[in-house]
Amino acid sequence: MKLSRNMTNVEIAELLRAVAASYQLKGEEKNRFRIIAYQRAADAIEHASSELKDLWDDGKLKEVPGIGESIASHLDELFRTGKSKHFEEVMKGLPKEMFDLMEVPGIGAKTAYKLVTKIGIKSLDELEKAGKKGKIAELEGFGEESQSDILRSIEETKGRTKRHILPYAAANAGLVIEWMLKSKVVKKADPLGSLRRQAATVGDIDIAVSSDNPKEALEHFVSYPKKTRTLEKGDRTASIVLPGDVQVDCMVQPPDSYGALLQHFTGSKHHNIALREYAIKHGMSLSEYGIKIKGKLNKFATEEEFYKKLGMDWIPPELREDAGEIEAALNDKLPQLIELKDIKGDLQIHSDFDIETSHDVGESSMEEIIRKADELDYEYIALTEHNPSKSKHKEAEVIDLIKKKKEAIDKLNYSFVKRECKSVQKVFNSLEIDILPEGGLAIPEKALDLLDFALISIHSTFRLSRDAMTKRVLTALAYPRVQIFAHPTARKLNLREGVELNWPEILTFCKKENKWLEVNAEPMRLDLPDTLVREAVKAGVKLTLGTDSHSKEALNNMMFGISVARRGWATKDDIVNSRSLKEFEKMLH
DNA sequence: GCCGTTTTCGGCCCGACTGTTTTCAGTCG
Repeated sequence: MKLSRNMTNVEIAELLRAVAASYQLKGEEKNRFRIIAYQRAADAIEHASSELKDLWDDGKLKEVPGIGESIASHLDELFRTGKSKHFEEVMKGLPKEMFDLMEVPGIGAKTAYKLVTKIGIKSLDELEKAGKKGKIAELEGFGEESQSDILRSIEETKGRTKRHILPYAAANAGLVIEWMLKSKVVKKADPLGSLRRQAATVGDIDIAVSSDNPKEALEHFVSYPKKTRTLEKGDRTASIVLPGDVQVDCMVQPPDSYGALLQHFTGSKHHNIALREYAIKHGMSLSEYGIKIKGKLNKFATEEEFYKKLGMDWIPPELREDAGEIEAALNDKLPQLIELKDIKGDLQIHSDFDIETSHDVGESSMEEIIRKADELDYEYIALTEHNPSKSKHKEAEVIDLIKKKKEAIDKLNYSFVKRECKSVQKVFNSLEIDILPEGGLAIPEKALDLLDFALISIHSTFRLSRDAMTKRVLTALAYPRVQIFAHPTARKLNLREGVELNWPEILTFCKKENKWLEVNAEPMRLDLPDTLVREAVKAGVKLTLGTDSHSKEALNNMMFGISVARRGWATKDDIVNSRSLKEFEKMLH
């Protein structure tokens, strides 16, 4: 691993894990908790909402939970000089190849160390070759089984698909749950883990099952017709793999302790750790079986009873990230989270109305979209096609095209909407306008007056320094008719990182100037990300939900935007388009 | 090494599964 001044969060997390592994190999008892501390810091850095380097710039390193005096000072040295005496010292003498091997599931620090030092493995390729020649099995403490496990893990690592987007995981989980409920011994089945917490991406799919006959329930589970193979099967849990390398884990408990099971495997890991630390201080010990008090196990059929026993309100799964939810639950201060039924309109939709844009156009007509919105009981929608292409048109042509669209919408509002809709009362004329690299807009300023309000977003020049990018966005946001900053980080899940922005500055500006940030519900975007939604909510900045639909069916994606908003602690009050048409229009002016 | 509703010292989550072991170590979630 090459240390440098410009290491990303992912790289730094990797570095700290390598340091933790090094401490682990030194095997000194006093290092036990130091190892955990480094691993916790690595986790926290990986999940941080800003780049660590930026936090360091602002002197905020120690605000990351898990980074204290010591790690902060080492990171400070790293960011100043590109080196770290301490980290390098700790890892000294250990073969750097071992850290590559640790990427293979099932290979931890000790196994990796043995493989490198005892048979001289230098890379994953060599490990694979050694395994195929049977060399791993000959090693003390290894055998045929562990050798073939390693080989299979390498194979899977190679073709590893990244984390699954939420709808994909939800659909797969739905099918497995349907299958489980066909068994007579299965009373209930629910999703667990990051899926139940509605995270933007899901790794493995976890399923909870309530049954008095765990053995038979698991037999039924591993006989799921679509599985490609069984990874493991014990008395209480089993794992299978589905086509596309989707791993599904199943956990079974009898109905009287199903609540504890749900709680335990919903996580997150950090939530559970914090919850157990709290429990210990109050003489209780938590596990997936229940709550032990003075050695006696109390069982819980529901999660509500489980949390009640701890003296707190039931915490919605979306909030379980150890981000203040436990304290809130203890003090009756949990937020009343936004729900899908609160939404009164969709604020980003692309129709097939042709205004000669250079970006992608929608598939459905304005009428089709309005009908769909009416089915969803919306009171209003905004049609937000991309701006006409700048390079192919003169300014006057752009204005003409936008005028044409305005006329079409006016006409729909006067006739179609009044005549055909039971709930939709208004279609807003809007656009999703590119922010040019220098902060200007891709349409002439005069054209803005034709719009009810405008969305702006970044579709090019994603790599700018944080300061330049922040200035770019603030310049564009300052136009009076510009109301919403759409998919603000421009990330694409599994494809593209978000842009770098000075968030405190953006939030301060939005709050002061009454600009809104979009929570884009398109499953590949989910942007703002949940952690930044939380920051926005804290700062009192208003948010909008939009599906970014390019077809009428995509209007159904609103539920995923709701998940993100809920994970960011957003209430009805924070979401502008939970307002009735009348109130919404008031907020526009 | 981190951190504060018992604390600035003295704690630090809990258990399943697997493989190679005859009682446990390593890894994972």
